[in-house]
Amino acid sequence: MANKSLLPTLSQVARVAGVGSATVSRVINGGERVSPETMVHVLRVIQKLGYVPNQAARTLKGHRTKTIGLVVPSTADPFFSSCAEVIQQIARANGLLLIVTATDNNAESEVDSLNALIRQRVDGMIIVPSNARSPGLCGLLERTNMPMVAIDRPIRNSGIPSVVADNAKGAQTATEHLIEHGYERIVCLTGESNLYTIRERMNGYRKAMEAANLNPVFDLSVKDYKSTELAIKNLLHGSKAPDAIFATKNQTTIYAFEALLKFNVAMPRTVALFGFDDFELASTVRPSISVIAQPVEEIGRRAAELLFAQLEDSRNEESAPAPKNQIIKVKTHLIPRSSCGCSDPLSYR
Amino acid sequence: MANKSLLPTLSQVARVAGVGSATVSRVINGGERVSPETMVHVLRVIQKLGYVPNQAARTLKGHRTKTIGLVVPSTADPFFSSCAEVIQQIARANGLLLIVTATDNNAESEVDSLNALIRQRVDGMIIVPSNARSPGLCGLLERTNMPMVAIDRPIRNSGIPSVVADNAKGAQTATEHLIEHGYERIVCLTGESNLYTIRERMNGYRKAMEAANLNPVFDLSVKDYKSTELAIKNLLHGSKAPDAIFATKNQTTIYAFEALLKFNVAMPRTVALFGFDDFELASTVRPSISVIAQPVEEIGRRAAELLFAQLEDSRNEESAPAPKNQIIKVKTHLIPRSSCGCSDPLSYR
DNA sequence: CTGTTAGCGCTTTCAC
DNA sequence: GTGAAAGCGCTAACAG
Repeated sequence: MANKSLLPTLSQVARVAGVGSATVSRVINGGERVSPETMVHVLRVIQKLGYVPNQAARTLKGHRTKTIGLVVPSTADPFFSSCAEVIQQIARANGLLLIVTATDNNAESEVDSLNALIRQRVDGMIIVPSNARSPGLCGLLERTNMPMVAIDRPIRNSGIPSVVADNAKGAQTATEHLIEHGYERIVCLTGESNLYTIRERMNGYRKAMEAANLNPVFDLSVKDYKSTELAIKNLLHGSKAPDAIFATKNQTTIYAFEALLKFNVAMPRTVALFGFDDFELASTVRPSISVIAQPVEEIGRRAAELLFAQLEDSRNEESAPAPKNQIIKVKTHLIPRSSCGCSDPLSYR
Repeated sequence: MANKSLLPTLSQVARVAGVGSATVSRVINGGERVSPETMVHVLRVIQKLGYVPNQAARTLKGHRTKTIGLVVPSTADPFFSSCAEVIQQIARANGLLLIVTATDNNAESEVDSLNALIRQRVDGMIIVPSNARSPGLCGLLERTNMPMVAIDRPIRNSGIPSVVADNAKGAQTATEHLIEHGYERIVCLTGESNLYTIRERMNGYRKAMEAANLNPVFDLSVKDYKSTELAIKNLLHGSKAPDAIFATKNQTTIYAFEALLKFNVAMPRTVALFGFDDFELASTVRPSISVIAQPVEEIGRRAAELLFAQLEDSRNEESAPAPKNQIIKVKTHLIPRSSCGCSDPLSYR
């Protein structure tokens, strides 16, 4: 048999239709300079044979692949899967195929993913770098001018534009909000303090605390539910038990919430809770959880825009390389619910 | 410049290394029949030039692309993104690239997705068919022998193996459980009753009700939160208000829960709630929500296994086409929590 | 062990 | 409007 899945080739179509292969090519590319009759006839043959162009052959001719890559830590994480969803939609609307790969925040799989995408000759990529100066990434950047945009976390000194939430500002706002409520012993609960986003949020928290002459207290021991429960138990039994907890990410907020529930700690009366990142049931649990929300849709959209701009540039014969060093910070916003002490008569749907 | 992203080609590597292109090819394919010195030398040049093989050229030579496709309704849905995560891991472990596309349960985008994947010449695909006899899909199946596996929903009369949860059995078990609790006016709340999974769950519910000589009552009006709230309001104010609600999917369960909370209906005292599909916070909300859980990991794994088996087959010169018509039903399991009337002292973490 | 060479399926001049 | 023909980067014989 001719080829592995019996898919007909362009020249087979040409032969059956009794035309030259160039004509078929013109037809599948929009039909410029093809007579209407030929067009119709060829289309019919294509239909009958079930012909689907071979992307590999097109790519080989040196043209763009109409494919972009998205590299995220995990596709199961709600934040990243929402980003992926948004980007997928934009890509499709622009006739691009999106290939998503996951890194688990692991520099090694990141390199693997990157290479897989380069082998595919994607036209560009959007990436959540595992590390601010990701070794594999930087090495790669030196030898290619692949259009690229970072999201969620910037890549330093790379000339790669990035779109991130204003994490520090968001965390600061959250902390200030807690302070306004009158809480004084606010602890910042977190894990993965090596990640850019987490560090920024810690900074924002610290800034607000210091500005209020309060003592910032960090507990960096969060890894999973168990460690969170332990951390909270220790905090509650410590000499200066906190009256509020600021959790730096989604999952941490949930773990903390569950632990507080388990220990029968009244929220917000005994301990208030404030989270970073909104999640579907934050408004449904009791008490509902106040959070800083990131504009996921906007992040995805702006990243896509930046990438498309680069794609344009590289098409226009390396003309103006466009201002690239920009790092766009998008605004977060505070969603007051019950866990911080705000009553929220309106927020419930 | 030679090619769009300045990526060197195999023959450039060969020239720089002072060897023939075949040698470079052998090196990047494992180095069979290449002297250690040549090997090392070529690898060094590859490294220096930052050479990455062009997948398109390889594909064009007619070999497998080492790429598989996954077509799901949405990548934001927790159930499907979990499946995607599992499959992604398995694919990577087997050196395959996974391309995920979304259909929004829309037959048209399904055809688009399918075509995009075929253009990429994926070696095979795993698909959640938008429709049991998806027109685009069936047409496509007639003219290709693309290795394929369906998950979540089977494709009828197609010879395509599928891996689905035993939805009917699960729903039946859930309903029986409610009946054992003594509930008698159990209504099945749902939307999208055209989907295979939903219909199966409705059937299971009906079967259990009829076996107990109870009257099955369906409310198919669920579309979004608003419609759910309305449905519940009507049910509560109806002549025979239900004493239990069986929700046929994740999102419906959540909406129902929120509406019941809003109306201050005591769960499970006044109305019990039981959902199909587990979700992260089902155990955290109060009352915690009892559900039927699907073995996501198993579904992903078995689908991958089935696909790999087909990939093997098609490599071994179309030998034994393997028994294909199978439809594997995996067991669901019941997670008793509070919303059905079970107290769950142990389940809370 | 290594180099030469003929395409894979397509796009794209360039004539007609 | 249309066809012939030259590659794109790579692999797989086939010689050496």
